[in-house]
Amino acid sequence: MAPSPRRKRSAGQTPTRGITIKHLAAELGLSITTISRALNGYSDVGEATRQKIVEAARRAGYTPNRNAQRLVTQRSHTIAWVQSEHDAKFADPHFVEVLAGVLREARLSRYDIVLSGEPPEGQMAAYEHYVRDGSVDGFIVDVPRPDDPRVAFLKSAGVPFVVHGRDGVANDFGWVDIDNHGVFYNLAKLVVENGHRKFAFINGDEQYLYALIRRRAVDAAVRDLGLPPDTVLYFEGTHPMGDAGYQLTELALADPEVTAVIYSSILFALEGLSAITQAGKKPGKDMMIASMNDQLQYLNLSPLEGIATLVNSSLRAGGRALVAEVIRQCETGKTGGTMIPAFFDLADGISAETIKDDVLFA
Amino acid sequence: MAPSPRRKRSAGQTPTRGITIKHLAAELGLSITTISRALNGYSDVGEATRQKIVEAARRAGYTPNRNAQRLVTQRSHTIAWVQSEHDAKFADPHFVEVLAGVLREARLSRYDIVLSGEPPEGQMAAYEHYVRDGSVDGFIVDVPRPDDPRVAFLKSAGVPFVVHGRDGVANDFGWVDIDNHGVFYNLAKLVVENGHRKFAFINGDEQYLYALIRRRAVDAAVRDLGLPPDTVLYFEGTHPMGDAGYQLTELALADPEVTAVIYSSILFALEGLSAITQAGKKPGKDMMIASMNDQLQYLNLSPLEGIATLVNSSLRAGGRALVAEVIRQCETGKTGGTMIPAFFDLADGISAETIKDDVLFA
DNA sequence: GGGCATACCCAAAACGTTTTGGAAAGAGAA
DNA sequence: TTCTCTTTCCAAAACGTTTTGGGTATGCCC
Repeated sequence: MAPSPRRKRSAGQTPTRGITIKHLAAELGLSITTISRALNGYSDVGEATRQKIVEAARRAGYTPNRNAQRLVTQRSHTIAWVQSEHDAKFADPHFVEVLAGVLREARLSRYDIVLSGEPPEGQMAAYEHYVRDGSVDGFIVDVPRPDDPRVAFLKSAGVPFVVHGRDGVANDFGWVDIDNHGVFYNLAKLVVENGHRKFAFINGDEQYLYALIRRRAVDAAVRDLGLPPDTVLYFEGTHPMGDAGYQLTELALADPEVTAVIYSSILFALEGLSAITQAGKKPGKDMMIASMNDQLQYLNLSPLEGIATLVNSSLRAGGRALVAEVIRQCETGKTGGTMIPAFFDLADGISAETIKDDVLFA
Repeated sequence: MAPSPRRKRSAGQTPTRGITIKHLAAELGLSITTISRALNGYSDVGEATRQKIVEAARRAGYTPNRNAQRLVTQRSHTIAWVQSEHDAKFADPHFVEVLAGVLREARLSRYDIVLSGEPPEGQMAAYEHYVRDGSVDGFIVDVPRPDDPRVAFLKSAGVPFVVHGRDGVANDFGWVDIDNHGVFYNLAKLVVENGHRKFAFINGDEQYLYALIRRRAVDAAVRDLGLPPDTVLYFEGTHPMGDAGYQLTELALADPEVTAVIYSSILFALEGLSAITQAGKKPGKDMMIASMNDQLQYLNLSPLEGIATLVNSSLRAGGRALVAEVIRQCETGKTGGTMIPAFFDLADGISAETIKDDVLFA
């Protein structure tokens, strides 16, 4: 153990102490109780005094010390979002899109977001620490895996949290999600109903729940339609950036019987488009294309226009719903789920008679 | 004013009070002073008792209440990064790259980052609020404009902050930057020295300082080399995503005398490459290409390999340096600047005799 | 034995709020 | 007058730490 001084190494700079509620009270000849209650909108302070107080506070530029408030109210008005510190994570436009929504909603609700990146082995410790040191009111958990330990821990800790994506079975916690099963079940059905007997499904990383659910949905559709399991060729793209979309499409096209591709991400689809063209096929004619579209900003979708069937859903709206839900838990104690809608946008020449509207648009 | 209740609407959930230093003191029959000092590594507590205390704390899962610490120490160990809430901002891979570095360094230094997005009109208010309510120790300010009001405010407030990018003149505050002037001055010189008499410069948004400096640098180089001002055609791409790189390159190629293009961002360069090819020119042969390369993750640079001169610099390292600097200010009171190195990587056939090594690699 | 370090420990103050449990004054009602 | 409500205010406690300014042994030296 390092030889520790009796007096700790002094910090280099004296924190500038601002104006406190005490100063205000002294200036106005009132008690700090009255100042506090006036500023917090209680009814037991006369209208005239309230005016005076509010005015004086404004003039003095008084802002209640947040740390004192946090200590006494046991509320931080802060929510934590612990990321896995992996290159892939931050470079992923899907993440950034959620982030934009999260920050937007947090600002509107006057909550702070503390964002942190932790390597896999440090993640659980980070959660535990945040829970115990009282610095945050709740958590956002994204892209959960099956039996995610973060969910288990937060549940047992009894602290507010919301998960972006549901667990398959019981969801006795807050969640925000799209109908992954419904969307991909119907996408597969759509492909088959439009005459395709062999198609590829380029999925995301199946160690994550959303991808697993999508795969099961496609499986189920094929089964329900009475087709053999080898109707669909599965591919797994671990990261939407890079050239996975191109490479996997090339692989899929190696099977001459394949006449359609379903993409789990619009980024895959955009790359796949070049692969299809490169292979000498006409996208949308020789090869049906269908893809999830998370409405990522600044993406040029015109190459897919009319020739790909897209399922549009706003990841940004998901981000907003995430913080709305966790705040709701903090303030009302009730936990709930939010379903983000998804809208089918059929390509030219694609028919969808047997798919009901309420499925297409939810 | 809303009719306020005598008693405020009760929050729905009772905060779970954890184990405190008092419990520990009671359990061990020691004073809270001793517990505190033992855990904080002071020398005036006996080794035997320290062992007991540390062990008991571990067993009980005790973590000091962060809010109490913040109140009493007047330090939050938190730094704020206020973003302009603009779609373009979050979708920009450059931002994400810096973010990755920021979060990494924050984790290693055990600081929290609170990230927030504010619309232009709310920005200054956000800074003021954070300064006054004591919830953060310092600030990160990125992509400053000339005479940035955020810098002026933070300077006058006397609070630690670091700017990503320097002001042209006096830099009496913490900063992290690359040698924008040096890099682009030498890039222009390189182009001219390799025989080009007319070239295009596709810059970033010149309302920002970094782009302004780059423009001035190219200007200065051309002037110093005794060439007429119309030697260089200036273009401004306001956002690196989308197709600005393509469009602007097309515009540049409209002038048949142009034989080289300098890009302010690798994203422009990648797009410009297609435009050049599309125009029937051979990139690297008929058209010299030079570009800043911020080493964005998951970008396929192979199309540029050998045919483009790149200036490599790590934005991620910049992010790390940002939080390192602001923490240094918080803890030592000293402010300083950090220069992030940039390395020239010459394309095949490009010579750089007159450009000295110490310029190329700093 | 007295004086003096040194090693170990602690009570109390402080940080800046919110909340609790009233008190004082005035207005009506009896 | 006296009693009971309102209205308006306040003193003090509490939140959970860190820090200040000591105190009490113990050992050593003379």
